[in-house]
Amino acid sequence: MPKNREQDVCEVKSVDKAKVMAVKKSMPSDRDMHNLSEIFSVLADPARTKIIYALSKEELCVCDIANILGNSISAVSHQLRILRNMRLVKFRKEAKRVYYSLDDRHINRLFNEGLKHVRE
Amino acid sequence: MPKNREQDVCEVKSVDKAKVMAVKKSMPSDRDMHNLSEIFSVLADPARTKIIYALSKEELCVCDIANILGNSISAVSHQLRILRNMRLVKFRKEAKRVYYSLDDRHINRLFNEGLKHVRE
DNA sequence: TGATTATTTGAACAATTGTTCAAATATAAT
DNA sequence: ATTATATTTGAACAATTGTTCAAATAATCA
Repeated sequence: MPKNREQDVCEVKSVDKAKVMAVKKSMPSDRDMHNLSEIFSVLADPARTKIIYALSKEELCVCDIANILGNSISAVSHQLRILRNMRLVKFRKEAKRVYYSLDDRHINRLFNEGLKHVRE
Repeated sequence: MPKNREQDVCEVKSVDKAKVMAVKKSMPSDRDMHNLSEIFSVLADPARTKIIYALSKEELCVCDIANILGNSISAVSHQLRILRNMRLVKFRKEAKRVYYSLDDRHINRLFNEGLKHVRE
């Protein structure tokens, strides 16, 4: 997203080297951190959190999801593509319709943990 | 972020009204959903997840946080402002330095739940 | 076959994001 | 007072996001 001209990034002097070393050492890998924020990104949009909530309750076709959210079908379909790419949802076709459902064990726990946070 | 010209949004016909009604009824409020995705947004950036992880281990000054992340001090300070505004971190001044620490019980559980997800 | 319905897709666009750079504060040391 | 150090702040900017619109598929029906 930014420019990252890789300049004066970290000629930054450490104040407490021991602490810094310890934290650096225990820090999860960049790869893990990247994946972690990626999964949180999915939940960082109200339309997507609503879709995930809805699908945690019922298997639904695109049309009914759009109806529940109050969004256009196209917008919902775009969001579903993101969820599909992240393998959070699966789908099956029935006649003209496509039915989506959750395809991830953990995502619901994440959702509920977040809701707890919101509600204090 | 978008335009939302509020057009043909939901002349969308419902296929299974019973399901749609049931899900709509149990759906958390728009306010809750907004707050929920807002808290997930905070974790949707690797720099911020790293800061949160670091502060879960140690109280740290801005300089040392920058050192741990390998980011500029300015970038870190901007991110800390976001975390401050969300009341996820608190700080105290000591001489010229400002020490930050976590100020939220739940955020760590959210982080760990997410990490579990990432690591399958 | 052609018409209808459900969904997907891609381009366009405004809004938002996260970083950099430079300048402003704040605090301590000389 | 002046200097040095630590942090914050605001403007600028490129990248990304999420929606709309129009057109493309897919599947069923007359």
